[in-house]
Amino acid sequence: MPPRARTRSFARRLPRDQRVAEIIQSARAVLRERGSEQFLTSEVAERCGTSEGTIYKYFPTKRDLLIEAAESWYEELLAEDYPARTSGPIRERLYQAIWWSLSFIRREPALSRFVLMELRADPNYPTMRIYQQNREVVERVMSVVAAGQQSGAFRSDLPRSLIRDIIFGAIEHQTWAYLRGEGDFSVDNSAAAITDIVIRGLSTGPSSEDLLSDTVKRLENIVAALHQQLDAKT
Amino acid sequence: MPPRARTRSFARRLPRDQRVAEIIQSARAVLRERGSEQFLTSEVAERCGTSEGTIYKYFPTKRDLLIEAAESWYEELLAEDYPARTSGPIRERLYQAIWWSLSFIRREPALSRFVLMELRADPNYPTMRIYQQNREVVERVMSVVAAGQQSGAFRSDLPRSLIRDIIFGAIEHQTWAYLRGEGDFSVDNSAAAITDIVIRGLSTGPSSEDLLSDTVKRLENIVAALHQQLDAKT
Amino acid sequence: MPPRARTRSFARRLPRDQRVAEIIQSARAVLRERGSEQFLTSEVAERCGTSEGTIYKYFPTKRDLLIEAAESWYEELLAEDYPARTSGPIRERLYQAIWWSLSFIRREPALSRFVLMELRADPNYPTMRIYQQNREVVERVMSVVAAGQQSGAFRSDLPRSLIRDIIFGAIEHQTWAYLRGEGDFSVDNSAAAITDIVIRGLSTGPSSEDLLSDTVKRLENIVAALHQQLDAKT
Amino acid sequence: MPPRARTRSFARRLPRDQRVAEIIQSARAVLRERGSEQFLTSEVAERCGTSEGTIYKYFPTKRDLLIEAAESWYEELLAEDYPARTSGPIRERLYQAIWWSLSFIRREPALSRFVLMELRADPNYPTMRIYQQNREVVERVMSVVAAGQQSGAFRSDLPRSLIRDIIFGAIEHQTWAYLRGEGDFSVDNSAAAITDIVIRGLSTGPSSEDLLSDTVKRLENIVAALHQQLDAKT
DNA sequence: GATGAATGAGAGTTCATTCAT
DNA sequence: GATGAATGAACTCTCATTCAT
Repeated sequence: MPPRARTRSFARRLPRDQRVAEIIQSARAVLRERGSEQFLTSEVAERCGTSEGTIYKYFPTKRDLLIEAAESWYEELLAEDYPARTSGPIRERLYQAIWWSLSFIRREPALSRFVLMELRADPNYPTMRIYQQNREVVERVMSVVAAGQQSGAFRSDLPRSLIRDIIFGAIEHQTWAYLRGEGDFSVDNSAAAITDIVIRGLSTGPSSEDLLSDTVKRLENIVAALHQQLDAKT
Repeated sequence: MPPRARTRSFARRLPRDQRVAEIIQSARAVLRERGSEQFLTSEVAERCGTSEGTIYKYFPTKRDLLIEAAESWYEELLAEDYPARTSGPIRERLYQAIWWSLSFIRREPALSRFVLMELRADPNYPTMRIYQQNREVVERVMSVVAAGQQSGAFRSDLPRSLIRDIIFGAIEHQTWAYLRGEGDFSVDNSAAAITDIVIRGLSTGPSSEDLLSDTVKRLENIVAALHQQLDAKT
Repeated sequence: MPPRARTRSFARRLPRDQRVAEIIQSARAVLRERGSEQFLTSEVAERCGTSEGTIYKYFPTKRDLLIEAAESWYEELLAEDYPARTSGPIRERLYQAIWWSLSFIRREPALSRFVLMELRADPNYPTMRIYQQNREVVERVMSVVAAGQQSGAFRSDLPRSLIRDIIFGAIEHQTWAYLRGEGDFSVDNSAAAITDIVIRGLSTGPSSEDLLSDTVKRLENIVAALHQQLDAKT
Repeated sequence: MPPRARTRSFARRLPRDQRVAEIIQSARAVLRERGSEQFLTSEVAERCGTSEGTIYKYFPTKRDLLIEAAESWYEELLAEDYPARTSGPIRERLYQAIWWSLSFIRREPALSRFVLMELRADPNYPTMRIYQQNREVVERVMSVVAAGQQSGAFRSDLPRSLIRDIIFGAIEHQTWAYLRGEGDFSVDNSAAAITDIVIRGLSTGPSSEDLLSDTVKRLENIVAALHQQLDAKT
């Protein structure tokens, strides 16, 4: 195992921002492929053709690099077009929001997992930029729920956090299973199914099991009676 | 052949099984408090007043210890009384099953997390004892769902795996949030809410949303007729 | 990995000699199969159904056990019938001795290697019983050489140690190669070839290249002259 | 991420190649003095005033270091002047080659032993650089043997491998004995003796033994004839 | 006589981080 | 600005040996 020869002796001098960007890109790639567990600073350095020293010039800590990589990723995704309707049928709007969240997480599951399972546990998570970014992702779904509740279409007797946990629990659970190789899944179908269950679960009015049609019968009877009365009148 | 005439402290001699049990207990404690990431064999040894050598006498690998700790925990919990009804109102049964799963996970969330997030990703997870144990936990809930589907009370048009992901996604999400210190949660309330949403989401019959619009149509017709009659009167 | 159950709880009580013999047998087996490098006292204990403690009752040290195992093996082999002729053609006798040594080493190469490469390097090797035993093996060959030298059949101008190194060097070299899996070898052929080269190399008289036939020519000439003289006489 | 603000001693900074060279030198020294058995990376580090970490920076494994140490040594020795004649008396050429091999091995017997007894047993020995290097050493002797065989000076009825085993067996046996402290030996004398025996052993023409019996036959015939003449006389 | 639980020194290896150049 | 040599604490795992029972 002859010590590998130096590949480059003279470094490219890059403006700070560009270098930082390159490092972050590489870090993202490494995180994606290895997971945060196997994330090695040495591999990041190798990938972007720099030295570890340079990385530490810009990032005080491996963890900081990891965080910035996650943030930059969020930033990028959040900047993409998101066709958020604020009107239209609530089902449509909810589906759209859930679909977007699902595909968001699925696009970079390793990054997602790092944020959702590790960073979120960090005591100063709430002070991080990514905390706000993540809130925004959640908000895109929860604002629809809130709208539904305000319009009276959704019940208001359940704590928001629980609704959030159900929706995002389903989304993440599905993604982790996919990550583990337990078969692929269709974002479209999953989003549709989750939306469906949530809509039914949240809809106001008596549940179908309580026979909504009863209500209708009663109303019909009343109206029929009304009818007869009117008929009798003439 | 280094060890040659030294002074050694021979602490407590315990029968094998007892020692093994102590080690597993300590391992569980360490896992609970540090998580599998920061799980050190040295700490386990210290806690139960042995040497690391002793631990390695009984467990070929740190990971094996971790796995056995998890398995013994599952075993213990699964052995507890579980009042599984196979009859009675489906809502009641589902609530009970979900409640049990929630409290199961919540009792030792770090262990849970190790099993659900790390072990589950292991290629030979399916060959582990804990795989079967975990299946049993899931089965307690899913058998109720299956019963509901068979009785016609629950819809059968959704893939089981999705239903499972929604239920356990909600359960776990809630637990991780609690783990992160995002406030406590009431197992009773959570279980009730999850049950409620799932029941509504799964119930057969037209969704209440669809029913409502139907109803509205019919009422409109009736009212329209009424209208005409009244018009005719004048 | 459930800690394996105890197989036996109550030990067989054996007379000292029998126990020692059993241990030595097991040690020999382990040495043969694993080599001295991978020789584990635990494996020895397991093989003869005792505990390591018992082994240490009889052998102060792992190395002592190893040595006794080797000695017992030598003893056994040396006790076997060895048809050592002290008369007869020297070539025959040498072949026989070399053949015996070769098959001796080849029968248990791992043990051999331990003795020849490790023990022999030990400072107190000369005080060990096996030293004498090994001398005996070497002697069986070297006594033939000595006899050859005394009878004048072999040259005496080479140091004995060198002759020994040549003969046993060839024997061992061949055996190690075989051990490494570099093909098998025929003890018969090897012994024959080594014998042949050594005989030629050691034979007295002018070497064939130095024209032995010269001598014959001279004798022939002399006899011819004698002949003529006799003829002339008649 | 443990290392955080500590005082560290930064000894000497050396260019990679130089550091590698130093490590290899130290490794060679340790191997020479302790043998591969007692070869400790910690001792290597200490000797060249570095940390073990540095060693592992350049050598992925202790074994790799060992191998490279051996290779560098071989390389060094092979690079030295070797006055290989391709003509001249075969005895001279053989002596020279054997002498060179003997002194080669004797200069660093522990390294030799590592290569010849351990590395050679490694399954991927044939893919190592040192395999080729060692072949070259053997070739220097065996090419002379081959030349002798082609010229008809040496017999061709013995397998090459056997001849090789005899020559190198003798060489190595002698060296190990020396290693064990069984007295020194003169490379010159040993080479001469080995050469002598091998030359005699390999020379073509009837062996002196066979020649002798021939001669005896012829003399017997002559004497018989003489006898008859004498008888006739009387 | 026998057991087997217990030990502990230390081996090899990893990697985030530092800082002289 | 960039490098990459250097570090060392930490970690997992091994196994000959001891000795209470």
